[in-house]
Amino acid sequence: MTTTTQLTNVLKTLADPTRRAVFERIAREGEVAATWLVQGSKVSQPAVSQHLRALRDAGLVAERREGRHIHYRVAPKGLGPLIDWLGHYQTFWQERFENLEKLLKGSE
Amino acid sequence: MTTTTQLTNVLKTLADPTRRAVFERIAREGEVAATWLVQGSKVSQPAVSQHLRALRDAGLVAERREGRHIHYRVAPKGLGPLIDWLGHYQTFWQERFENLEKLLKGSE
DNA sequence: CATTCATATAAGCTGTTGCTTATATATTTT
DNA sequence: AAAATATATAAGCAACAGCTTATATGAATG
Repeated sequence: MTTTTQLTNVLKTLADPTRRAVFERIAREGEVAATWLVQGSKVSQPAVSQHLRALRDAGLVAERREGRHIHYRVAPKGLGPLIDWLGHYQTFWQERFENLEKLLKGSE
Repeated sequence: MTTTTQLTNVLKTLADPTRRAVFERIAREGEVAATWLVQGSKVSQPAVSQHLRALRDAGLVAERREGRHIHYRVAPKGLGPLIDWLGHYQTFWQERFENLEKLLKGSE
């Protein structure tokens, strides 16, 4: 089950554009070292580090240490609270949902 | 098309638990007058008013004036930016998505 | 083991957010 | 039009969020 607090956390965490951009890069690139995320970010290394902590605390990313690098990847369950919550509003976005469904079915 | 700003707005707006509770009540009850939302809220009338403004600005609710009451209802397109964005992460929540799909198909 | 590289933490500053009380604006009722 | 009801706005405040610079930790390398 998903708690209100978890949902709030996920929403707050994704609401910041800089942090969301970090998340999106991780999602796109599969597994990324923090250094690489700092490169190509507008903000400083500590800022990125803080965002990564927030993403991890929200359950949105997981980390794997390899030597002195830490690789981040998206945590599959992280978006769960958001998905679940949206489930309650099916009726309101049914049309868009159907588009999404097509996408998922791989009908190009 | 959905802009980053719109998505940020929707996320920020829903991230506050009090405001999200207001949104959820509107969703559940269909069409609600602001007064009614104030009744049964922990916060003051101005606070509710401010939350309603935020929800409207984010495109999440629409209003209809009737006499001196203003009735709020969920705006169908409001969650669009969020749905669209999640579409990019299909692969990460495919399992949950399938549950959702069942729900939508009305298979109880 | 001293240095370099990768990441995290600390401290402080600034802007934003959500709330309050007080007051203003609309609309209806008497 | 005066009073009552419904909502919005203004102003101020306390808490928080995100950034910075400076420094600490942790791991690899010479």
